[in-house]
Amino acid sequence: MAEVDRSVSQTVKAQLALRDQILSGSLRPGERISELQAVETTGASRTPVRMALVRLEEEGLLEAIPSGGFMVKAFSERDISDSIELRGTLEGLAARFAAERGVSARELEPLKECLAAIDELLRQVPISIEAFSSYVALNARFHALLTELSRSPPLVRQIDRASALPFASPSGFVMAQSALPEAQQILIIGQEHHRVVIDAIENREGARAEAIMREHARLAVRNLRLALRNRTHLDLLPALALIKTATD
Amino acid sequence: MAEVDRSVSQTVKAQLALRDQILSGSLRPGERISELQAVETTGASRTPVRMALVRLEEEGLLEAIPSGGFMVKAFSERDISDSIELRGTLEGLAARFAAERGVSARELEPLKECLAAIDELLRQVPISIEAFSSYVALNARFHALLTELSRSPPLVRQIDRASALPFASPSGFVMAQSALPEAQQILIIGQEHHRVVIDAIENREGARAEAIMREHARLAVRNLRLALRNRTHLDLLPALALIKTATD
DNA sequence: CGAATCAATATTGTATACATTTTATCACGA
DNA sequence: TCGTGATAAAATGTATACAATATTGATTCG
Repeated sequence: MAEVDRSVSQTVKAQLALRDQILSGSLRPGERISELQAVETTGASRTPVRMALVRLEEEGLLEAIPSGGFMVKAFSERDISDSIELRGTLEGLAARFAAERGVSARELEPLKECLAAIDELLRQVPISIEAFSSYVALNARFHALLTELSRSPPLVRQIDRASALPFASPSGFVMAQSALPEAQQILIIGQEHHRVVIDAIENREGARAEAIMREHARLAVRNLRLALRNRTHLDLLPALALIKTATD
Repeated sequence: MAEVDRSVSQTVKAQLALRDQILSGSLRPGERISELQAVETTGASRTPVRMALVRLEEEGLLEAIPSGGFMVKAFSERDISDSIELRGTLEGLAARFAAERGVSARELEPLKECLAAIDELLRQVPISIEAFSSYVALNARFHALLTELSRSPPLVRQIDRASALPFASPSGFVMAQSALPEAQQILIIGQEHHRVVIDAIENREGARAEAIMREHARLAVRNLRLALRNRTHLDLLPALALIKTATD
């Protein structure tokens, strides 16, 4: 038998490999995933592969076929924009909880560091691909930290689950790569939202904190729509394969 | 080998059996679930049991132990009230989508039937246990139908996931069984909310539809708090075992 | 020529054996 | 007495064999 990597479990290995295949477009939406094939491509045996498939189904990337097995789920453009709005709604709740329940200055520090780091990146005009890549990571970190401030494990969990689709979606990447004039402007507006939400939480203004996160999500939706109207570089983005060609 | 029920898959059978054990309190929060033991109690073999465990973990009832295996998750009172508010927030979004996207009279019909049926039940003063049981079913149906009106599969999916905890929680049952004077009053207020949300959707008032569903959730939270202050009949409600005794 | 049926094949569902890791127990020594 | 270490038991992680089901293709009949 082939060498096995003992550092991570076979189940996790299979899950990561399969998710990669889905997000990279090796497996097309609607396509049935054969366990045997998955066993060959992931190197794990059938049991961990099956566990990975169940997890990916729960994650929302796969869909169970009634007669047995799984297929790659297909998403419409609206499915993705709804998911973004959904996530924004939950993040709004998290921001409100944070504001209402109170947050110490010490807890806000990492958020502010993120903010400053993003400011630094956005000073570049136009922003480079490398800088944009850093931006994506920092932005994700900011949102994760903000979510944690809610001190609500169930909410954190839900937001994590709700993030699968928005993150698999290509909105930000497309914007950057298509080098639209709007791209940088949208990032700057988003950063302003970040600044406001921190201010609202500091001043314990729950309603304002919530409202700005929902606005933030609506910005992301507009971002996605704009990106999809300018599909120049879309084939560079395999994640987009998730989007059904014939959308509603 | 023992007889096997071929009408449902072993995986589903195991999942249902285990969920029953958790919700009925046979398995206490924090307790490790032994696969071998689960195999004995469910009648399925280890493979389907493991799949069921993974599903229940994703469902939020179990927690993975780092060193391996799963344990029953414990929830604080605040975890549950947060989950109720979270669900209300998502239902608010669903109601807003429904209002904004438009709903035909034909689609609203089953909702109105639910409404009328609940009205009929609430005419009893005080409400009987049997009637209350019907109420619970009708109420769940109303919420499910309302969710569907959003025409957003990702949102419907998220709401389903967010419902696990609120439904496992004992709020309504405790209220009814403890026969508090407030119990019936709360049901009546809730019914009023149902009426308002339908009206708002019919008139395409998204903001109002959303607001009322969030208020509806806050009512449920007050209901839960009230119930937990009057723990007279709590031991009748095994689902409550989910709540940690030492809450924050 | 098309549709239906049956057989062959492939794939999933289930069970179990094996390997590895974790955990409990006990003995020994400080 | 308490802590530490080794050993044994138990539990999980993994792999694979077997059973049942679904799918495909070919053949035959209308």
